[in-house]
Amino acid sequence: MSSTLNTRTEILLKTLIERYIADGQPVGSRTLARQAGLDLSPATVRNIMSDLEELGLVTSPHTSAGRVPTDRGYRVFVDTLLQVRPITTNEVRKIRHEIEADQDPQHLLANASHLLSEVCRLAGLVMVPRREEQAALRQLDFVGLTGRRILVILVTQDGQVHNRIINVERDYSASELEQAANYFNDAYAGLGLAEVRRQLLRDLEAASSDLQRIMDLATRMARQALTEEDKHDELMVSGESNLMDIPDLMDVRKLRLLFDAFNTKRDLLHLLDQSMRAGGVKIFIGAEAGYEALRECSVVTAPYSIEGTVVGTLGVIGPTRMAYEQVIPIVDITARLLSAALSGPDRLESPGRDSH
Amino acid sequence: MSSTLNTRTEILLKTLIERYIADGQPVGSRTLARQAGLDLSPATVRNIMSDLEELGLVTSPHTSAGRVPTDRGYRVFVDTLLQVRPITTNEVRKIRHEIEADQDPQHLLANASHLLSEVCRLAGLVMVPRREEQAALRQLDFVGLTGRRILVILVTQDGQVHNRIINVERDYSASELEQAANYFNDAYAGLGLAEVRRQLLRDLEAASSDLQRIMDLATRMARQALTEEDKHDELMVSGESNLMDIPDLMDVRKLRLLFDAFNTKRDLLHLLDQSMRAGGVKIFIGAEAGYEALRECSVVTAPYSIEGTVVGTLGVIGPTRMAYEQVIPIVDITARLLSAALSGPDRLESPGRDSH
DNA sequence: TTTAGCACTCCAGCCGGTAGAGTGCCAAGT
DNA sequence: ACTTGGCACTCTACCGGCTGGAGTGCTAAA
Repeated sequence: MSSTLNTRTEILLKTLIERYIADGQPVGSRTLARQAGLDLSPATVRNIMSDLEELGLVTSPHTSAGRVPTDRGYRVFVDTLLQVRPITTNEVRKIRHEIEADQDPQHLLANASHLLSEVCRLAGLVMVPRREEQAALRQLDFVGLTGRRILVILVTQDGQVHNRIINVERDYSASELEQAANYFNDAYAGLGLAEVRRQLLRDLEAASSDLQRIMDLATRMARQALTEEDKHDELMVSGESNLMDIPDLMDVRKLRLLFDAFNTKRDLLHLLDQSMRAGGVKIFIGAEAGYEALRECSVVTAPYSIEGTVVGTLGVIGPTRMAYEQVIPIVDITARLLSAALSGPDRLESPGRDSH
Repeated sequence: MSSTLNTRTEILLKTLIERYIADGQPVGSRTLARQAGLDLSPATVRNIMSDLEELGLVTSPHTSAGRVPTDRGYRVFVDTLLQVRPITTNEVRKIRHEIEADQDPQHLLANASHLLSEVCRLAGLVMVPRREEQAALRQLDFVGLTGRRILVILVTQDGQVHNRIINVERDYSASELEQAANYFNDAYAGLGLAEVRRQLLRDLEAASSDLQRIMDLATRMARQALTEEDKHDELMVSGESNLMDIPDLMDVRKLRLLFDAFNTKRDLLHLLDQSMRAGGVKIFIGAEAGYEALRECSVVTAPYSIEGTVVGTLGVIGPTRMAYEQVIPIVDITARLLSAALSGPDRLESPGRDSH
């Protein structure tokens, strides 16, 4: 249906959307005729607009206003018409400066999110890799607290720290806890968390008698710590308040919907999850994805990776009417630099081969 | 100057504010005369309103509207006229259910904040105790990462976990790290962080020769981890989007100011800090505190404590026109229950029989 | 196929009029 | 000395009508 448009029609659609992105007003035939540089009369432009409207790429807010791009119009625009602005080395330097390689991964992600929101003047998103499955266990520690509570500290290979408090039925001495941790680390360090969990179940039964007690302790503790889901904090959002400066979203009800989406996180996570599979920058426009709260909004995302394997995605969310040609390269480069930083300070550009 | 008001005047001021809080409309003399139950004619009420206006306790949006309380009016109201609604045991149960004693402290605080925002339908605030000074060190751990980075895990007596990645000049083996941690824990566990930092400086010079190497390592690592400020995350805010449903704040610019305040956190922290000193519930009304962003807002706070010593404050922020008689007891009880939960599962507090 | 012309539509802003709510003041009543 | 009814006045919010501007759709001519 929307096979290939006439080049002239394409140019008109492109300039219409550029113009609309620039000042947010419906674009009339006269303005468009002048702007496009095609030496056409307004009347001709009107005819073409009529065609575009039939195709569902533009629409008119009311009988006598100019045209405005529809979601599908934006889709064609970003897919085939848009030419991204090359990023200046200056900007790259700024981003790189903010995302230093030698930081706590948690801070690194937070910084990336904040950076995105600042540079794009929109809300920044970072989906944090859920520690499940992929990450390998590096070390486990047990720390006794008061009142039969034990703090379990779990460090994964990439330097992320998770901790959880569990309850036990009796008091344990510090040396017992240390032995348990030692046993556990000897047995399981280096394995993936999923693997650890699987083996735990097996070993719980086939325990050799002398280690029984300690091993039992360790495994039961670790199992408690591992099984409870840690979906918490999977999504970071920064610079939400930037969205309040945007005329398109001035309506409090729209804002409310958006902010609720930030808080519940579910829909956004689902969206970001989709973008993990495909490599490179991905763009979700308006109601395309089917989320009510994201009507009139677009999400630009890119996956990032550790040591070559994709572990999460980042991006920005803003009004459908955003400066894609600037936002897209920024999201792209941020994802690349973040991947580099997460993969260790040495391997800044060259893809490294890992062992572990 | 505003020494003691006539009782009749007090009643009128009280009902005026109650009425205004209830429906947000300026209150006229006729309505007030009927509502107050004093058997006065509107004309008399008008005279008294005139007096109150002179005292700066009420004001009129324009010549022919009813009266509206000023910040000073609210101040008198909450200080001397307000009678708080007693909390039902049902509510207490709900709050207690949400704030279970045996949880990770971090979750506990987050839950409290979320709870406050839900119950009051406003934004919930929790100031997290900065780990500085007060908390005692329980355990320190070093975990080697790739690329000469070391993860320092620091557990304080109350079960909070802090971690930071530091860079070192050479690679360390796992056993070296373990020795260093052991040495460190033997020497310093149980001391307050401030104390630890002080002793570190001394010990760094007077090192005995055989332990020199290891101790040197441990102290240098710990010092790096301890000195960098961890002001991060001192304030948690929940349910911000509740504020978008409030008619008083429907204006996007006001919202923008507020949300910026949430993000920068500085002013709010300063405010909450003030409330740490005084015991019990404290109320900041509108521009009283001098923060531009908080105009038309009130903050209701209460300090919470661990084992009897105050470590932080929590509360809610909302429009000046809020249901104080409900919010105040909720903030109060939440602070108490949180304190109980933080102080360990055993001492669930004997019912406070104090009335203020 | 493009263009000029024309009638038409719709929005945004402005004006004037009106109803409603509430005040301030004054003079009379208790 | 208070309290009250009465009265004139003021301000807002709302409605309807009017107007100018912008832009379209259609038609007929180039």
